[in-house]
Amino acid sequence: MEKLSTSLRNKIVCKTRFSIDHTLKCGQIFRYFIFDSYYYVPYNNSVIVLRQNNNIVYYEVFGEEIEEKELKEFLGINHDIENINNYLLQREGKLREMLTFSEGLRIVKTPTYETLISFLFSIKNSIPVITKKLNLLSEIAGDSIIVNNKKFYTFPKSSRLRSLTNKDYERLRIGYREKFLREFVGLYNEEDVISLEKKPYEEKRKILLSIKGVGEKVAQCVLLFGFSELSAFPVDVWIEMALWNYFGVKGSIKKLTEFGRNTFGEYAGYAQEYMYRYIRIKNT
DNA sequence: CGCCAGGACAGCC
DNA sequence: GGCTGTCCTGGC
Repeated sequence: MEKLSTSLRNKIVCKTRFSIDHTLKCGQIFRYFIFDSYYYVPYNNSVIVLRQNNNIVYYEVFGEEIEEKELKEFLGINHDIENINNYLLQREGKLREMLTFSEGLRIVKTPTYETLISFLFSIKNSIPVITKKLNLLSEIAGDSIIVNNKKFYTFPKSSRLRSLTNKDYERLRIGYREKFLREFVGLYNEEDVISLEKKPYEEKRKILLSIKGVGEKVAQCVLLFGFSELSAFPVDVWIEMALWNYFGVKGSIKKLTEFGRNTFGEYAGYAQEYMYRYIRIKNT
């Protein structure tokens, strides 16, 4: 068992600070599993097994193959983090402590469709509940992949979600979020998303906000994690608290979102995640 | 038992 | 535009 890290077939040598743990545990990703310091992460039609030793990330992909370039994008390893951090510190020195606290955290890039549904589930729910519901949904409608005698499920494709039965929905028990899911699944069209990718931030935001169940916060999450719009700045209750505690700012979610984007600029999303992880851990 | 959680929305002004 | 009550479920 101890030898598995070296038996994981591939490795990435990170040139700058990277932390799988910080990256996965800061609320961007809900579905990951940890056994004996190995991280098992369902991603599209695969399960990625990861283990980190200092700046080396060992990994192996089960199921559909994933190119290293895509894996790096998924985990944010491709981001020029030193440049991003310098940019943020120059804009706002108060970030230094939070930034140091979460060194190695990266913003992930997750499939848009899955990201949107995940954050529909997040509406007024705690992370353990979101995770549980998303895992159940995957068990109901995803494909299984077995790794080391453990069974994992991929996130369901849109066609499978469209054919969910009433009984499936009863099992899910997601309350008023059900109508959001049903409507989104019915309207979803992959080509629309692909054409959206190229459009500017504000256009994407407007379209996301037109989806039922997507308000400012969820839209910012999809922009940040799904579309890699690193200037997006999701404001939840924690960020609201952080902005008040550390910056003395109060206001509506919309105003706070604007404040964050104006204050932290092009990489506001990173400032948000640093703040988020910091205040959550300091307050629990 | 009561309360509220990593929000959105309609209805109101 | 901002403010308020309501919405399902799970967990404490």
